[in-house]
Amino acid sequence: MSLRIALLGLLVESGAASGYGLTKHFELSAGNVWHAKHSQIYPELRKMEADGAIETVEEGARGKRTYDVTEAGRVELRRWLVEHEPERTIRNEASLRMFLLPLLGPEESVPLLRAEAAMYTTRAKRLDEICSHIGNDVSMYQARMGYHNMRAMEAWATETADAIEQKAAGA
Amino acid sequence: MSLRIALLGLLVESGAASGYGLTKHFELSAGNVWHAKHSQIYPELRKMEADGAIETVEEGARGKRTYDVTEAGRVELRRWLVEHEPERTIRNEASLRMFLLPLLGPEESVPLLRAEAAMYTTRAKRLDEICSHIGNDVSMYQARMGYHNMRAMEAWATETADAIEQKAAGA
DNA sequence: AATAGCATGTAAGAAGTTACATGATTTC
DNA sequence: GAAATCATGTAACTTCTTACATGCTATT
Repeated sequence: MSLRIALLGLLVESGAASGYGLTKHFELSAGNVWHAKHSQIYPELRKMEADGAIETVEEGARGKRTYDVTEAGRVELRRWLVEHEPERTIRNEASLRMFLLPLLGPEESVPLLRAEAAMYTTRAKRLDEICSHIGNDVSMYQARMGYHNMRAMEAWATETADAIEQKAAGA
Repeated sequence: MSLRIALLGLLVESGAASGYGLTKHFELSAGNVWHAKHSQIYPELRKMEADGAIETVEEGARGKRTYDVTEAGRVELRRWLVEHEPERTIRNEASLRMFLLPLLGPEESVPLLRAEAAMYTTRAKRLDEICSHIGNDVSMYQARMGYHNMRAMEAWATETADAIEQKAAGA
């Protein structure tokens, strides 16, 4: 369901797009909340077209298909956003790793936490940079979400590395 | 792989535990980074025992089995934490919904964003409360990660609701 | 002429969900 | 004695990943 909703949302936001374009969109902005590869996206789009949530608006060279949301698709998306109680479950391998890192000794965990903090700083800066050049409101809000999340992990990794270091120095 | 690592990590952290106990542990602390249900956990534990990452240390009433990590399991976990480059992909249905919410009109999106912000405030406070009563360092760092993440989403939802409101007032 | 990017697809297998199934123990 | 919690398991299904497969177009 989530993949279907994500695709509907991206199509509403960007207007008509191909499976390839939607795959790219996932890699960039939407990647902070959902993830999908082309091998999952192409069949899903076919299925969505089959039950009327999207339609082919153009067929180009080399089998290229441009899809757009139908009225039924818009209704489905709106209903989901307004009425559906989302699952509060998360799967994030990078965060799982951070979560478990304090199980290692200070000599190993502190440098790894600092490295992660630096990575999150870089990502936050990149997103901030992107935000300042975005014309579109919705895209800006979306990039800001990523920004807040990066800053949160950066702050946590730094705070935790500091705490582990202090503890190790005191012991 | 991630489920296996999560289970190894939780066992190292808490000491020997049953499938039931690990399922509970997922619902509480680990739920901020990974998710698994008992129907996935029980077979996974059997598989991990079969290849020597964990072992049964006690068999109790009604088929209860208590597992603990083996030395091989510890080595596997450490290697993964130190050497494995984690996938930077996220799947979070609640965030996907937030991400798409600005596609709705201000009358619909603003109240929904405010409601989410309030929910994140509640969760952040609960985690903060939990932190102040935790004796164990590792558990505290873990709860703090959840805390930072909740505050980030709270800040984003508030900021976005404000921006949408201002924009609507100006137009 | 080679490389990178555009563009789509499928098959096999792994991971995860839903639903069914069972039964003891503790708390109200 | 009813309800909640402890405790484990499996089967069918859906979702997601990995790997293979193809071929055009633009750039260097």
